[in-house]
Amino acid sequence: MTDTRETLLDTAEAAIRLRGYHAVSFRDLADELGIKSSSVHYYFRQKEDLGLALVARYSQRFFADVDATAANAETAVARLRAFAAVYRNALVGSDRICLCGMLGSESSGLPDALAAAVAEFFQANIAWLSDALPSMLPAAERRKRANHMVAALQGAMMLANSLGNHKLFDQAVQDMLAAYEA
Amino acid sequence: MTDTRETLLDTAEAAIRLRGYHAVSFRDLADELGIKSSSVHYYFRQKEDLGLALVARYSQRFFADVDATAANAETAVARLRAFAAVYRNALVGSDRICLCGMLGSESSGLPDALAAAVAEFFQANIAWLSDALPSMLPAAERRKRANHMVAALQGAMMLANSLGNHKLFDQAVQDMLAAYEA
DNA sequence: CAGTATCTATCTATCGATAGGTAGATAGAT
DNA sequence: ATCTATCTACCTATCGATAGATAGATACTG
Repeated sequence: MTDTRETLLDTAEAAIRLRGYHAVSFRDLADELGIKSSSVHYYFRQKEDLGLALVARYSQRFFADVDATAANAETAVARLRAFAAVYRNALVGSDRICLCGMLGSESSGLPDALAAAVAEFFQANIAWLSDALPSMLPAAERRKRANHMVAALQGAMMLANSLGNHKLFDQAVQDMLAAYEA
Repeated sequence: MTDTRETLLDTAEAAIRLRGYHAVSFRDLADELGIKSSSVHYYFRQKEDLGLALVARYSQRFFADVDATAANAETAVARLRAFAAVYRNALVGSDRICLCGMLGSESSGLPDALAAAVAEFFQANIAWLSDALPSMLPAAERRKRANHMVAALQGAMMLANSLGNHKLFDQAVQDMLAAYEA
């Protein structure tokens, strides 16, 4: 027997990454699971709670995935490639943009706590990349480049998705990393 | 007496760029103008019509602005700087991301025609930049770089907005153009 | 073991608010 | 008289959310 709560999170994540937070209702999710919307409220009292749980799980999985993928990476460029690969899987594996990319755009229309959780995800992205960049670079420079990488990845995801062209994302990543290649 | 239709477009654009398409209702707009929601329907039969008018006006203004700003630009880098400046004004002047950046994220949740109009805006962005890039570069290379620039600008907008840090956008633009500086 | 209390997961039924949308009246301008 | 712009009034559908019932599992108690 599958865990209803987890299935609910799966369904909500897929729906929100596709259509956005405000375009997904408790009834949508309930219908897809064959339960009633009140049962969704049993697991998540408010929509905000669902959103927070979603971002928490997404972030946790994301960094677990990143760390696993980058585990054997010994060079800076290998670490960056690993990071980008996780982004790529999110896009290509589901034909959807990043959960936090979607919520980040809608940021100002979300409950404060949810917008803050999304911002934290981005900050953690930036921190990870700052750490992964060649250590000979000054910290400020690494941070700046990390900012740009997150921006480039998120933007490329959105654009590739809107234009229905995943290759655009791959090329953007390739060029982004070209500067670090041996 | 101000044109109600235009004021309606202004209000809708501001609201959608802030909170997203599905988080903005005809009543929101009507209330802000001090009219009834049925009067909004007088100008735009369906919400989709409002969205389409919004993207059309946004796109028109955007390229008029870009062309005006780039009119005296003689070098490639000056043209690129002009293009980026128009993006910057959109962000900094209103504390909001690009209309099409928002709608592009929500793309799959929008009426098909609206999603298509947004994609067209991006294609036009890419075409403009392809043209503006140094003519010595092969067309395919120019196109690829144009893709990345649009992605980088959109991503930087979203990230800067989510993190409440406009400087992030400015630095991203500066670095993006560094490769072309004299 | 029997009985009872509690917990889990769902349901039915409903709430007030709001969504997008429509019909038809009306007042003022051309 | 017609056109323009607005209104009142309403509709159906859906929103997020709540209350209370219920059936079944689990755990405690004597």
